[in-house]
Amino acid sequence: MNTSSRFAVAVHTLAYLAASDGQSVTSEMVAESVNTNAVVIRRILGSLREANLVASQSGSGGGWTLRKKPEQISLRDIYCVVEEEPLFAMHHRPPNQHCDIGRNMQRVLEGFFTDAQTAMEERLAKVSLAQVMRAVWQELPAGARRVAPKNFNPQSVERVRSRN
Amino acid sequence: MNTSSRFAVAVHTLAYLAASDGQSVTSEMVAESVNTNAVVIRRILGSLREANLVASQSGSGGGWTLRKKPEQISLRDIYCVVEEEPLFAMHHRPPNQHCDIGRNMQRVLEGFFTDAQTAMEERLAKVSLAQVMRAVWQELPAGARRVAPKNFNPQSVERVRSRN
DNA sequence: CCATTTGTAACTATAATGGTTACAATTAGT
DNA sequence: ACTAATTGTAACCATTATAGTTACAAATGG
Repeated sequence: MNTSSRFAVAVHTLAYLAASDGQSVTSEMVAESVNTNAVVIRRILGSLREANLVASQSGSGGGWTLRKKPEQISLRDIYCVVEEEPLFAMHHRPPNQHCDIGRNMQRVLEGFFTDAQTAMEERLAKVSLAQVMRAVWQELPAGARRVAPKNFNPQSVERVRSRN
Repeated sequence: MNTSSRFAVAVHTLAYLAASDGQSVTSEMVAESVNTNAVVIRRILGSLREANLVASQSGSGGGWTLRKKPEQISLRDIYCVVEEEPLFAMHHRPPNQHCDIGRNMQRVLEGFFTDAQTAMEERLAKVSLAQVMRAVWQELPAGARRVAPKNFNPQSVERVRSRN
């Protein structure tokens, strides 16, 4: 259905920022983790900044930081930033207004579609970025497992792996 | 987000069949109500037939009919026929497997994404095509039906009207 | 035999997406 | 003041999904 990966990339990006625990990270560093171009990351971070979820600092030594604690950012917050269109699209052309079905269908569908999207968003609202982080750490092999690390250093990835 | 209108068109199409109450209708008739090309309708009806929701009859006098009662078809059934891809797409390229975040992100996201999609589908499952029909008739002034056959779903329609 | 209709392939136009390059503006360090 | 690093953003391209369109074979009923 949907081919946009922006939601996945946005969560990934914010997880990276959360793992850096206050230290600013560059779009280049995030892009390396996501495996894409830094401009793609900057575009998404730009949207997240408009929503006050992150802050940016231009110039040398600049980068990006979270503006809220991971507990205070829900997947719904993230979703709403990067996916603005409704989940279900209506007919591309307006249906035949001279037909009883055609004339009323979109109004009727809109209600049911909104209900379904709301149910989805309410499920997303129950998951915080902090929960995502816990799940990520839980996926790490026992030797490298860390719960809520104080100083996640992206450059220490190789060090972590060599501990296995 | 999603630009596919297949779900809306599929519901519209089945509503048209339901309104015809057993009399077969042609893809051309549905296309006129939806305001699109008959081939688009045939493609969607073809998928719905694979799911045993409709039956087709080739040749002169042929057309399409419902194979289940509107009470027995849910919006979720319809959705699952025409939208096979998961609601939320993952990264287009695999993330960096040498990064703790990148290595685990997709596995973690998959769980949360599935939960959200399930919540959406469970909401759709609570709505039947019969409910859609009632909502459509409700949008009409009493006695102004143009497409509805003489004997469509008498009980539910009258019940809805008498509630007003 | 003919008109109607499904079934399906092939092609096109449009739009969304993400990847890429380029470059101005900003900032810190020296 | 100069340089390097970084954001911010515009412009362009390639890929993909969608649905609209044409065309035509196969099936069917009268």
